[in-house]
Amino acid sequence: MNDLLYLKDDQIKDFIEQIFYAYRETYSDPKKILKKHSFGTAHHKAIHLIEKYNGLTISDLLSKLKITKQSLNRVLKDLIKNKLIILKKGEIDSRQRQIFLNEKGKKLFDEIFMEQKKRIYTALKNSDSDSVIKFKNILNKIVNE
Amino acid sequence: MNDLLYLKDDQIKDFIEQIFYAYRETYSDPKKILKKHSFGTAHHKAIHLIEKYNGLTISDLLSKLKITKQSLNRVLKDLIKNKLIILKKGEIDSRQRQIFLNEKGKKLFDEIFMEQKKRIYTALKNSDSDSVIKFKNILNKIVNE
DNA sequence: TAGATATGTCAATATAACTGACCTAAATTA
DNA sequence: TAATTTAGGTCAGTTATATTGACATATCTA
Repeated sequence: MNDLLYLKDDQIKDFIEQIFYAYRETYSDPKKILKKHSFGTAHHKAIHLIEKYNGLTISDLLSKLKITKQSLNRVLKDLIKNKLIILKKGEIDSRQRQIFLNEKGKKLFDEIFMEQKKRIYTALKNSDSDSVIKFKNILNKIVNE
Repeated sequence: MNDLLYLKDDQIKDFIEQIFYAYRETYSDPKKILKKHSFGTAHHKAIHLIEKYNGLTISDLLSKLKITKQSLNRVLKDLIKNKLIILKKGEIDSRQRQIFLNEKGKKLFDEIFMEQKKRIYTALKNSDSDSVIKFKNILNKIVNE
């Protein structure tokens, strides 16, 4: 199993630990901004994905977040109530709802992202593009099994 | 801000999304095993760190987990009740408690880790050592601001 | 000895998830 | 067209993990 000398259990343990810290810190940075609007990380993740995948459906969002529709519903209700997002009937399939950030939502996203991107930007800006590509590739491999 | 062509906002958004997925998937893999013992991810993280930093103190663990002592206490009580860990008075400072996995704890750790390491191992085994080093470096930079 | 530190504990609350049940509207299929 | 499936919404109760605040004890340090 450990024929790859650079892949010992201790190093894998370290990656597991560091992935936890990286996630936690990345999503902690904008918590003050979120709190100011009475939102939490669940709202943040929804806003992030709605911005990134403009017009995605409820089921798209569910499969990205991997939470139940009841959980997502609470979050989306809050965002609708605060006029950050709107739901439109699906153009092809009108059972579906497509989700969009409105202007207020885009502003909040920008505010959150400005804060959150600092950590990633700082970590990457002094790295060569080859490192960034390799980082991205391994991260993708971890996500996709 | 975007003078580095390979560091556009869209790519940073992607990293933010992928770090979330990487964390979630990495810590989801052993959930069945944990559930079998009526534990959750909070217990898992504690076991992981206690194994990795054998003999660490309560305050060491608190600063790694960044939770309150009341939260940690619930977790440690469960682990003690199930005879997975023992606390010993600190050798130098007897106000401190040093935490150790006992044999049962080590067995559970192994079971969890066996499951959790698969994803990381599979992702890294086909990468050259240079990629792994670069991945590690950027991950560390993200964690350490 | 006085104060600071490390840990433990009680109680109440918040956040974000879960399960299970049931509903409507719209699309698909027999 | 009628039956079934799919997409989404909602009610209710529960669980996991965290929080704040208060207070207690033992031990170390000045």
